[in-house]
Amino acid sequence: MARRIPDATIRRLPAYLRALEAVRERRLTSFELGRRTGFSSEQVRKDLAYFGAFGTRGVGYEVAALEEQIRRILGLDQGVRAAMAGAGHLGTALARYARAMHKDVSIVAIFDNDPARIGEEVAGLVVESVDRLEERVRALDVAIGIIAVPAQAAQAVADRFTRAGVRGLLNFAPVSLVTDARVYVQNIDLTLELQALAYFVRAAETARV
Amino acid sequence: MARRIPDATIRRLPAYLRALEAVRERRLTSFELGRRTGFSSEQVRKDLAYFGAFGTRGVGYEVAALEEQIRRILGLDQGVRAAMAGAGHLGTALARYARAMHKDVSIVAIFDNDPARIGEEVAGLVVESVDRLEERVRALDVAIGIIAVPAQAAQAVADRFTRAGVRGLLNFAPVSLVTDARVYVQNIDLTLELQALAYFVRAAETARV
DNA sequence: GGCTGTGAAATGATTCACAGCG
DNA sequence: CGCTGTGAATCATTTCACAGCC
Repeated sequence: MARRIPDATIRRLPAYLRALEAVRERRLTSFELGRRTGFSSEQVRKDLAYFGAFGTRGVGYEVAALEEQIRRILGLDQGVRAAMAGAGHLGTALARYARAMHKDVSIVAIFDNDPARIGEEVAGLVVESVDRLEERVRALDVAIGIIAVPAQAAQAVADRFTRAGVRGLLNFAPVSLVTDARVYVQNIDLTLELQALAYFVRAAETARV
Repeated sequence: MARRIPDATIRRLPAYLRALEAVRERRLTSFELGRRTGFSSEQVRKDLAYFGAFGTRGVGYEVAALEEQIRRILGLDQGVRAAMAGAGHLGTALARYARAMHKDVSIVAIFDNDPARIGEEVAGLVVESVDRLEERVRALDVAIGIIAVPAQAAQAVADRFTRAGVRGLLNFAPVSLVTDARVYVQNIDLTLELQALAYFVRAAETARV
């Protein structure tokens, strides 16, 4: 243990966390956690062992302690703040959903450039003008920017977020953003996923024959 | 070449495709394609070499030929058909967006269970009752189901899609679906992404100090 | 000369297999 | 006995380095 935690492990931790939240029992085994998340039990054990999580041999893991541990590793116990750019269908859906789901990462502001939308309420937040993005992001100490604006506006919004000092961007716009290396960018792109899926679907079909 | 194409390569192909569509020149180098997609030039060359794409040494790749080649590999030249479950904000945003972006994968139907939405038009499609999902999916020969319904409804919708014979599912609901092994499932989960991002953002911060 | 194609090396992630402990 | 923790083995992916061709 005490080694550097692999990225692949980090990406699985949120899934473990969600599965744990749904568990009613006080303890569970790596096998059970694997079943609920779709990973193998060895994978689960190895992941948890990275941060010295101590299960009990012959018994399993304490659900509550494990949850807290994962929250701490991910930094969710610190209260991470995010802001949404775009109050159209996508931004609205994402904002509502994120606010309903959990308070670990909280959306604290939402911006749009359409005067008709500014001032409206979305998911308990008042839509603000994108012109005030930098100012508000700084004031609210936002760490993560979520981009849910049309493709042609995405780069400009990314620049604003970057200038305002966010450390990470979650980009739903179908463009590859150019950013400062210090900003961690995660892209989520429906089109690219659909196209890759098209391949795997066909590959499965031909392999089966 | 002629080896099995790695999954990691397949996942990069759609990004190459999009970058190529934006290129005005007749040819481009692996270096340039890498710059536009964020991958290294060796990576690009290795990926393209898997399917025997022949660039010209000293010159580069023919844009049009490469595009066609990638489309064929991904199976996009066959016309892949998808259906959307959920006509709320998320389903509406995704449907509009996918229909606007490209005809390689086409969304041919959209379903909802809310009587108020059934019959309305979204992205040029009439919203149909989810009760008719199986029937319509079969009739339209849909290969991929997209799930944009609330978490509690997602599994039931996945079951319907599976029964109707889709080969792949793109799931935006925050649950891990249980499915037949023959159905390829790709999850896109805002919450999990945000939580992983929270870690990387903090990790970058502490590493920098 | 410049850029592709590709073996070989390095790195990273997963799976195996089993020792160790409650 | 059952289940965790972990080295060792395997497998996958990326990076290096350079020969080969236009």
